Amino acid sequence: MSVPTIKFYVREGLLPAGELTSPNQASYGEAHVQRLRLIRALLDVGGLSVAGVRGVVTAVDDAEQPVHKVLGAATDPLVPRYDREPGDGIEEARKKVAGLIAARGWHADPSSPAAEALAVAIVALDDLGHGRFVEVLDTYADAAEGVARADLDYVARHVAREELVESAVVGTVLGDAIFSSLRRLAHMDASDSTFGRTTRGGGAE
Amino acid sequence: MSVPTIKFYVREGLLPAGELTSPNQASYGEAHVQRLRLIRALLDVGGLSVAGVRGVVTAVDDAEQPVHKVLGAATDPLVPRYDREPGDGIEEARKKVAGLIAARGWHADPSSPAAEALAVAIVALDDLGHGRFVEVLDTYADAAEGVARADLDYVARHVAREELVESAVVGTVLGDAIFSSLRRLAHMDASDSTFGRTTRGGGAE
DNA sequence: CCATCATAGATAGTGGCGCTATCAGATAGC
DNA sequence: GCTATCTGATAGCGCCACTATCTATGATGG
Repeated sequence: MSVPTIKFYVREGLLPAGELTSPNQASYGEAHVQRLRLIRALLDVGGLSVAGVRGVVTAVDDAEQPVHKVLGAATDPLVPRYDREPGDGIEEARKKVAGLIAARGWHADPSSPAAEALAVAIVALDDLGHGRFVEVLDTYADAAEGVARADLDYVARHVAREELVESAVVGTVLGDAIFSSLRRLAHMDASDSTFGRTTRGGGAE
Repeated sequence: MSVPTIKFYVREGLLPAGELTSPNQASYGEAHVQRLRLIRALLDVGGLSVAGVRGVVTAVDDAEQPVHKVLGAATDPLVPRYDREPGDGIEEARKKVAGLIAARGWHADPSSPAAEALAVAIVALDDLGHGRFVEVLDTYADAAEGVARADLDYVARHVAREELVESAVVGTVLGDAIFSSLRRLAHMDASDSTFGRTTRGGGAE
């Protein structure tokens, strides 16, 4: 982690400046190192842009607001934004999403970035000739509920209040990466038994 | 979708050139349009790079190989690549991953990109002070198994053999996006009930 | 005490990537 | 014919995540 890069992060508002002990000497503490790790995780593993990370850390630092609100502010930038022209089926997909949320009894905003991202994915699926895929949405939702429950459980057991927002961010981003990897591994297993069986102990390379 | 962009994709090897009916006239068919939709989905929703998409479509087009192998070749580029210096705990994480695969009885390659990505995520978690998070890995794996089963099921029911590879790619990428969105929605619900129903009567912790 | 060196801060530049603008040449359609 | 439009090829643009360079200041050490 080079010095100019760190200064770049400071300039970009991702990292607080070190405390100046003299005009050309600044001291950095453990908090700075921790913040750096968070930045790297969001950039590398989470795939966020610098602007996205700025949004996240701004919310994290601003943690005097009601928790519920800050959690949203911190995690909203984590989901990618799509610009959709209206009229290509997105309206319909949005309705489907709203219906799913209602059917599940979730207290979740149907106009949140996450819901919108889901609608966009459904449209893309439809465009690609996989409209029937929505049939398995319920299975996905079941799995998502299970995972979300485990996440909250972990937070309740291991996370102190003042770390809550940061943990939520980390868990959201890294949890996605983890689940995605596990799903891929499970696919390899399923695909192995369905299509490939046993060409020398591999999986689907 | 502008003409120069399409030509760019042709140059980059993402899209086959149209059939020349005369030196300055080429005809494009439904297959081209379909391929274009695939490219857009991979770039926009999947967040792949152009190079990544090239890897995918090369494998898709090359679908004369054994299915099992092509599936791997097509879906491997979907998982992001990380460069890790050895010695920062990645070895240990790799062992954990291998152990998990074994414990689950998965036929999956512990040196596959997906397994490596999982190891990297575990290291990142550890660096960020959430080493205990591995405790919930099993819950994640359960959910991943359920989703993977549903995926294979969908494929068996709705996907013809010649579309198999493309469907696998689409399903892998869009499935990730979908699950991620659903997980976020489920988080919102859980967080709402845990940290305060802000929308009606400000709870506040 | 003075030469050297490191650091802070600021400004400008670099390389990669996903397009996009421009150009000549060829031909379709009127 | 004449123009509009298409082709492929080349070069350029805009964004983004850094990185190199510069000056001023003070730490370091023989």
